[in-house]
Amino acid sequence: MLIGDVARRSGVSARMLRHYESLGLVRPTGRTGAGYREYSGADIRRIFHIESLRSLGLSLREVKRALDDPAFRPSELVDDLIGQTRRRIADETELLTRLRRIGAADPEGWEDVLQIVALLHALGSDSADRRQRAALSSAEDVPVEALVEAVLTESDVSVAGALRWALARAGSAALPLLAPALASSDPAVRERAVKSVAEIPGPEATALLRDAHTAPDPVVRKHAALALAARGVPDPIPTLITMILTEDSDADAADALAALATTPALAAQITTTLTTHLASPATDPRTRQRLTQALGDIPGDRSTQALKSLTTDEDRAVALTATYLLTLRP
Amino acid sequence: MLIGDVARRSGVSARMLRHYESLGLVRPTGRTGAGYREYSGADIRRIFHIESLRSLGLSLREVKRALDDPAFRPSELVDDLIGQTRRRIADETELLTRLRRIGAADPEGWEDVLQIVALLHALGSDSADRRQRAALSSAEDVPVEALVEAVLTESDVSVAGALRWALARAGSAALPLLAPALASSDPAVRERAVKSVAEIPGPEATALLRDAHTAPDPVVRKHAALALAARGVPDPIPTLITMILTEDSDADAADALAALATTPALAAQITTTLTTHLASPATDPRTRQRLTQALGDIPGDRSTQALKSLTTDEDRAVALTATYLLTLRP
DNA sequence: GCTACATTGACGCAGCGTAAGGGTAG
DNA sequence: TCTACCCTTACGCTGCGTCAATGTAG
Repeated sequence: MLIGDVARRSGVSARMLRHYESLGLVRPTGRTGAGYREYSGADIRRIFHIESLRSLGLSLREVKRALDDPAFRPSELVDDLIGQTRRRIADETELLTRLRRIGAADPEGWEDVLQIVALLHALGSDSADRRQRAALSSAEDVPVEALVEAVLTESDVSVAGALRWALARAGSAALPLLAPALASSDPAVRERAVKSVAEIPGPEATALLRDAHTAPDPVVRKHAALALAARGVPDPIPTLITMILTEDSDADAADALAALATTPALAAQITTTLTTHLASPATDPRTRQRLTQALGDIPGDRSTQALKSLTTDEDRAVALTATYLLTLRP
Repeated sequence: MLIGDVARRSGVSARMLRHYESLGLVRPTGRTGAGYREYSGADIRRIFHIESLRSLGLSLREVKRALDDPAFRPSELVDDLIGQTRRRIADETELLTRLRRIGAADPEGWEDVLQIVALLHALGSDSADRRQRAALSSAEDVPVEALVEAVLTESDVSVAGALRWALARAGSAALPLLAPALASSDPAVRERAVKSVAEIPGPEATALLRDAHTAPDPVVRKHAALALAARGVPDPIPTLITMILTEDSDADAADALAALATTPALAAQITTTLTTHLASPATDPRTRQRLTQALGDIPGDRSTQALKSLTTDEDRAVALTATYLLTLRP
């Protein structure tokens, strides 16, 4: 069979058949008197073999090595190819998400594209400094998806703060992306998620925080409680008091309770709970100290009365603290 | 800034910076007395822009076009890039599954690999003929995953038959792969799946058919019922009778009932049900004909008696059929 | 004069397409 | 003679690395 026939049959161009020959991959069995290449059945089969291996991603050089060495073990090479292919897919997938984010930002001109690319790049940078600057300048140019991804993986506290600030400015659009992260299997991600939600203003964020406040993770509950209290939602009062009892961010919890206590009814409720715990014999001295401190932040006659009776407390430290706190009262 | 500094700062090699210049992409603002390239801040920014666009997958030529044309609309190009990337991912993913299948077959040498590749290729061919031959010769060389995929997408009836045959020879290994296809969103896939399971021997296949027999898709139930009956499982008797009532593959259903009725107890049960439907005034004449035909296939005195009483049926056609069927009885 | 840079020019890599300039079979 | 093949040789594409031969700044 002449080269043209072979090309048509095999789908390999005549050019490539000659190229294969120059590489020593297929040598046609014979030549006609005029010097035309003549391919035998075995040659054709060889060509199909080459094409098969090429279709698996082997280079011509690798094909040659593989076919020439009869003792070649294919399995490890196949494993290798699988690994390479996986890596390429991962790379391409990452490129795709970048492209989609750029597309989602609907850039006006190349300026926009370049800026977004630069910011996305900087957000993924190894340098905390660079990430920080990117976060601070990312406000409206970077799609929220990218910000969310960044904020959920950022371990540097100040960069994370900047990212949360940027995210907060983007508004409630980030909430649907943050919601699933609240239930992430990684506790650090859960915490980053709830801290991000906490900084986003608006009723949607508040609603999501209410959900978070019922989460199984105590860290998530804690942050949700603090944020809800800051928004004037009274639900997390028990959580906040527990935080004081367990000495877990008790100062923040006391502040949050104080913020809620600007509403007189809530102040009364909080005071009652605190005094109940103070009166309980199960409460240890240091905890009673913290409860007294918290009581000091609660306005109203009720808490003033409570402090007054604490001035004669058996525990000298508690009594002194109560006395001092009363001097700060109007 | 000289070229070496720029290279270190930007991560672009000096070689490439010169190459960019030769392509007209970046022209350093000036030259020193000795002819050294001097890059300005604007040049550096330009280089970063180039790298940004390149990171999105643009070729140098495309980068040049994009940056040179100030009226360039990026959005469609981004869409284009997204499309290209998706296609590459799809191609790579397909390659990956092929490689994994080859790896799963754990080939001894290149011969094995080549054969599997050839068969996989032929199974994906456009020519039904080629697919047919591949299916027939695929018996043990092709991994079941590939056969399952092929059988679930094959629309040519004879190729599909060959593939089911090949799959049946592979045994129950295909069942875990066929099971999810029974609940596919594509009704054609569901039917192909149940027909494939039907041809696989063994108790595992039977168990899966029992599941299929409770599926919401009536087509799936039908095929499962026929296959179960052929395996001597009596559960699908009601389904089979419904098939006769609704004229849905009623001949096959009658055959299946006849197969079950070799067990006397089942024969009695089937006869009772059939005669009940025959006696019902809600049953239309053509359906009574089919029921009578089905009754003829059921052995035993009970059905003989039923046929005898049908010989005096008000419906002449039914009476004649019953009379004729009785002549075939021993 | 040594060192660390810079310059231009060119080759090579992989995997082909394409074309030039010629011969050959029917 | 025309057409449809075949032959070899060679250039071009992309995105670089690398080497050579030479100059220069300190």
